[in-house]
Amino acid sequence: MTTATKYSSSEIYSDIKSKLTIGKFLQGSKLRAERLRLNYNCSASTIREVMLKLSCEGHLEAVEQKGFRVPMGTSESRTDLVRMRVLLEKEGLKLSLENGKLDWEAELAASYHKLAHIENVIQQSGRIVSNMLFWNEAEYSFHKALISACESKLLLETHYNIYNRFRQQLISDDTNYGFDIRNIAEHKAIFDAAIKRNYPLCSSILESHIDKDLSHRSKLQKVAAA
Amino acid sequence: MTTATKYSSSEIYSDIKSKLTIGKFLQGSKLRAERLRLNYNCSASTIREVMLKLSCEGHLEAVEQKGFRVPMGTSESRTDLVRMRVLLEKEGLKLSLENGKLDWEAELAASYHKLAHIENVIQQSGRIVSNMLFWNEAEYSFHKALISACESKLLLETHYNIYNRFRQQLISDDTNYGFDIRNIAEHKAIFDAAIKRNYPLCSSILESHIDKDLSHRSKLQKVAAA
DNA sequence: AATATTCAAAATCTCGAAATTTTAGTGAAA
DNA sequence: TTTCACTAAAATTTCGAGATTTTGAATATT
Repeated sequence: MTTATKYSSSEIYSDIKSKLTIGKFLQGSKLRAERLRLNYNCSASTIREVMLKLSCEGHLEAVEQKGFRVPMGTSESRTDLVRMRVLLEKEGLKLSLENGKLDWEAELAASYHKLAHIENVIQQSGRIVSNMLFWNEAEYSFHKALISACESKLLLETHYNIYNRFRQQLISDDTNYGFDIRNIAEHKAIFDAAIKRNYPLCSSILESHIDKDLSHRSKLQKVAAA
Repeated sequence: MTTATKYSSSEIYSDIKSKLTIGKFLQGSKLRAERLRLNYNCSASTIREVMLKLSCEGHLEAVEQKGFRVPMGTSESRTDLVRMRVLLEKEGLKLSLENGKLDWEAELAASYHKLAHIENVIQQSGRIVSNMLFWNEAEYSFHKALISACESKLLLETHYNIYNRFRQQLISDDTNYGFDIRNIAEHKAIFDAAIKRNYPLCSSILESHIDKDLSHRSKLQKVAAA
């Protein structure tokens, strides 16, 4: 028996967005408003409002009179997201290395510590799926911390959006949900270089770190095509 | 007597957005849904949908249960918009100079030609306000053309959003609606350098061109404060 | 005079149903 | 067998009203 729990507009938004970013909806699939309305026990307008917001942010594709779909990821769209993340994170890093004070270093250290801990747990236990949400949150926090002293609200907002779209497009069970054993060493190298304020080194590791999922993917595709 | 014309959702969206970007709504003022509903002869939901989209894009500020306002521009938010435009346009320009073929040059030449024509008309006639919409469109087309061969849909989409928010924040009657006599020479210099594929020169002029409104503004503020 | 409180008017948000459009399935014609 | 037209079902979008919350002015209190 299902209890008729009531969800608010923002709760529904967060829930669907999180399901999108961890790959619970298949790319290209349609999100039926009526189904969701019953699921969340709300009106059609509320669901519509949520879907419009998600499509405005690029998490869904809206076609007038034809509803909402999860965008079909292409090799081009993934490359695009990677390049955009690299552009924003490099710029944010450069500015943070210039402007960041002790508070910034402390925030970075804190987020690195959490991320390293979770990655260690995943490596030891092999339980990726059950730690997905924690890892997702921790990885974002770390990358955000790197750029958080850039003193640009706009850069941070744009990065938040692009980072989440990156996850949605690139992360799936094919890619082990974005978790890679090499991440552990890379995150440490990025953290160390950032603390040393070594921009050339830090940005170079950062770039190949973000790029990695892409090259991994195209390798997979070549294998599949062969 | 008023004829009860019917407007579609997307028409209303475009109309309000255009009014925002050319400064027809005062910064900090509230957009009353009921008033707009009567104006556009539609339902409350339709207006709400439009306002939600505009707030998602950063053209309006939404506070739950308290409606929608035109964001109050601050010196920080303007600096932020300028820096973001510079980042995106420099990157787009660099990529376009690398990738752009003859078609790109032709598109750039076409948009430059239109822009130069309109700016000439404005300079001759002094009629800025009546040419606002044309100039607005032409200036965007030119700046878009500069970066249009970057081969990044995401960069172009983000730039479109930031450019419009830049207009909304920086353009008002104080700043002569963004029109400056120096623009004519600057646009020509940017165009010439782009055709010569001279990135260092072109990006440097481009940066000071975008920055100009800001320094002009802070000069105005200093005068006002004195 | 300044601060609180009350209450009605106005505005926002949510709802469920009506209107419109798309989708899918059936059958007729080429 | 394929193509086209028609129709019924399903989905999306728009609507207007009702419920909830905010606002602001008038009154009361310190």
